[in-house]
Amino acid sequence: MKKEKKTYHHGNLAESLLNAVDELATKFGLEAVTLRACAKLVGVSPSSAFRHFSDKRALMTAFATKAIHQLAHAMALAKEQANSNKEDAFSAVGLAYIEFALDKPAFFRAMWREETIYTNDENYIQATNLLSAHLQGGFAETIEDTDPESFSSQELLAWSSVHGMANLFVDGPVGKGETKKQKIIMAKDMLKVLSKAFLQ
Amino acid sequence: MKKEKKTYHHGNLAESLLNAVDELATKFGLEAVTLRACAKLVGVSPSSAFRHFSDKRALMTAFATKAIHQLAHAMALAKEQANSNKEDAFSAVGLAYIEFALDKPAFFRAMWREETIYTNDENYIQATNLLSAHLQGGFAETIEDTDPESFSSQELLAWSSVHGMANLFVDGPVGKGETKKQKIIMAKDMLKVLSKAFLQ
DNA sequence: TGACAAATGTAAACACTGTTCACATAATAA
DNA sequence: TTATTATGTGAACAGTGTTTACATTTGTCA
Repeated sequence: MKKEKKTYHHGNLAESLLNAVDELATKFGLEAVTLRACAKLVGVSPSSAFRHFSDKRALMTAFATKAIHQLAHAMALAKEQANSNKEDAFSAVGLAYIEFALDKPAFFRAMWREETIYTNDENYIQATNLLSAHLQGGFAETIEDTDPESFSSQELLAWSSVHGMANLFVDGPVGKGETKKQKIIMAKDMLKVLSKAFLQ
Repeated sequence: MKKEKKTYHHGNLAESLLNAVDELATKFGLEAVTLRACAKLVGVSPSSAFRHFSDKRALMTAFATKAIHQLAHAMALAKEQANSNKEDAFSAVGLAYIEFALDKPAFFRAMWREETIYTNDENYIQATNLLSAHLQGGFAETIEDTDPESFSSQELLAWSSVHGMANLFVDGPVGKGETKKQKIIMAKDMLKVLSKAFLQ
């Protein structure tokens, strides 16, 4: 889709660098993502990255922001699908959250690294706000939401449990030997129990 | 100035290095923990570390293992205290989990870094097993535990929610502007809702 | 005791890393 | 056109983990 003539100016280096982060992270893990490796992958000198990102941290922040948007999108899709199938939207959204972590562990890790990204970056904060809005959107049918601005105890429990299981799968000792299918079943079972807390 | 009795051999360098990791992590964050800085803090050459740890990763694994034991200890203490006060052991253990993350965020982060530690290290695995045993111990009075080996859906929900909230506090957007006291209240409220799911 | 092997610490190198800076080149505005 | 701005480069710098040959201490056994 894009022309690949090697000009002195790359054209859209910022986005290409983000794609390089994507590729390296999925292939070799977050820890293997290095500024120089990204530059090499794009076919550009290492120092050129600094024309578009003030820092490596800024680059990782942009990547994290992108990842959050992807997750939010996956959740929105899951909710839509559940609604049209007249299924439980809450469980569908929660499951999408966990499934994203299973499918793209490096992306999921990148999103939540206070020490590696600028968590007070404007775009990043905006993305997390969008994400929590999607979460509340998924909960809306199940949980009575009085205040759309802050999280209720129920909503906090829902987010925590889903976020927690995702983390336990990705970076914890839970479900270590098991297949993805089995982990999905574990998630579904947990969500089922969770629903009980909301029904009364 | 007087001569410090610097012996050529340090004595217990391995443990001293772990203490250095501790100090640097709490003072400047996990990302600031560097092998050379640890060596300098102990007053020893960088290469000496490799006589006791094969890797930086091995050092961080030992640190993570130590941190997990600390967390397990805090949970055991909380349970004991709750029992002698005839209070809810489950909530106490869960709260201890979250409070540990709030008090020692760098330690909590270090425990769950698949890419930075050797998660199949024997001692590390043993520590996580101990931790999950303590979790189940805390749940025992509240949750009907049929199989002590594997986790039931209820137990998984309990661990996930507590682990999730801890992570959302430490590395996520939740409770960002709030004090520790407020966060503890949020945790207690969540645990209260959670109990409902178990009382049926 | 003395000799010698095993542990443990060191200095110097190595290939990496992020980052800066003076400079080169291209795109745009005048 | 020319001047200005944006973007990419190459060479350097300090800092990183790690290895290597060597130095020092400790422990063992004659």
